[in-house]
Amino acid sequence: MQEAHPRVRFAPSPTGYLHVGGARTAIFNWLYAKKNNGTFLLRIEDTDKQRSSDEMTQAILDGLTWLGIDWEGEPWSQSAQAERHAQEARRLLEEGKAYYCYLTPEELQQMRADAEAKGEPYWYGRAGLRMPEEERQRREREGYAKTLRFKVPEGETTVEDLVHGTITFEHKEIDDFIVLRSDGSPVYMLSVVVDDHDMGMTHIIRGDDHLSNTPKQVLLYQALGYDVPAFGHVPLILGTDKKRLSKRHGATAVGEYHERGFLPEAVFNYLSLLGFSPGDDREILSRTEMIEAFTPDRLQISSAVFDEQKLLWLNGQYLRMMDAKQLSQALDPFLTKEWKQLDNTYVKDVIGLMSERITTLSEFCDAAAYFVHDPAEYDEKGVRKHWKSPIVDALPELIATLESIEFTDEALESAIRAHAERLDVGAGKVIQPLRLAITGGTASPGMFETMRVLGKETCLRRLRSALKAIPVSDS
RNA sequence: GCACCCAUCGACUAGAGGCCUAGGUCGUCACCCUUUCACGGUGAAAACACGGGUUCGAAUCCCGUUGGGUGUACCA
Repeated sequence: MQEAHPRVRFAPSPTGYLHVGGARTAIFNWLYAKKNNGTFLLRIEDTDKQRSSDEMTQAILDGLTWLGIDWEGEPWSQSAQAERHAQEARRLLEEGKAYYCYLTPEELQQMRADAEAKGEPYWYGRAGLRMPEEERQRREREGYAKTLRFKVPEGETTVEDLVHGTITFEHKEIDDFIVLRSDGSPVYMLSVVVDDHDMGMTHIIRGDDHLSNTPKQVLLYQALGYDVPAFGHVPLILGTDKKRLSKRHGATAVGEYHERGFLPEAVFNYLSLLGFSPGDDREILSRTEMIEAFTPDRLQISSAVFDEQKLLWLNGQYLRMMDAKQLSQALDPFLTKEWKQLDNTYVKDVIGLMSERITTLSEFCDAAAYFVHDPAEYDEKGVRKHWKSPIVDALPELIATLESIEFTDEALESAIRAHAERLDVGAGKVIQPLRLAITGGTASPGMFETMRVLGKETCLRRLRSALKAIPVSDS
């Protein structure tokens, strides 16, 4: 029954932007829901009021939307459920599954310090219950702050993890943990469990960092009389130094990739394949194909290094798969003011020439700068290599010819090739100086197309000023 | 420290005992295409962490070592 319509969620805490690791977790959950005809929900874990903010919540929502991940209904707010969580905690107390601990933070800290001094591991070990009854009562009378701790039962808990398989934890390794703080607020461990139950979650797919805490949560599910959902723990994303991916590794926020001109499809594709593989040799999969291919048992169990090189490549692939219209639409937000003022057809022509020469949208304006400005300077190495007599000496002659022809690819090509032939040199010998004069550099799209798009007037003007500006050297 | 997780080319991965002379992709290198740059094409170098078992046979199963990760909070 559960299998038919699974309910899954992504539960970020709004203490930062949408991290690529979080995005990937969201993607896996989303894929699982789509694949199995289930429901994907969002929950904002905003119980840490100090570090949470509405801006961050919005940024996370924006990031998900950008990636094309949609969720059902309004995002669930964890903090809004605090009273409900506390209620459930009190139920644990009534049922004898939790107890009040009157130890002060100072006393706890002392225990820690003592343990460390003796070189022993710190262990709370039900200290709150070991306190003599009269002392407990005295502290209660005197209004000592008290926390509610979960009484971890004896035994062991086995988790059937969707990606890791069977894992057993012995309860003697688990300390009695706090479920209600001394101010009465619920602690994360409790909140997740109650929320996931209330939201009807059937599968919890989340980061590996929650694996060790899973038995505590399972114990809570059982103590509260809830059905225990299925768990799947996906490995974390690492930086190039194999350490957990963080800001110092470069861009980690999804929004940064957006700004840097990556396409959402490419990022989605890349992230999906980081820790998952369809099992065949496909590297480029559409959303639909990804949904079709997705199954948690093909999820990787070891962590993966985030490799921007491959993302870059994928982005280039997606860029080249777009037609002119799609590309110019995607490019639009990345165009500078001067580009936006240009004639639409002209910009489209330029995009057509540049599309396979860029890998991110943000590169475009710089890479195509000479389509807007006459070169202000000329590539030094290019000058040394290509600006020589007798080719350059013969340029005025070529200019004269160009003046009389129509700027089509064909006409330009035959004029320039004929000119080269007259000089008895390969066409490249003529084309390189032309490129230098017209673009200022040594790399550009095909020269005939470039000149056609630039137009006769611009080309001739640039040729004439190059002739004046660059001194000719003998070969 | 203790507990848990993990370990195939530099990176992402395929591999569920013989199909492995370990496959694909990114990156790297070479060559081809070519007016340059890119794209594209062809090819090359490049890995089963180590040590023991189990088995006729192990990248695949078991144990240990080493290495990495996570958890162990009145953070989430």
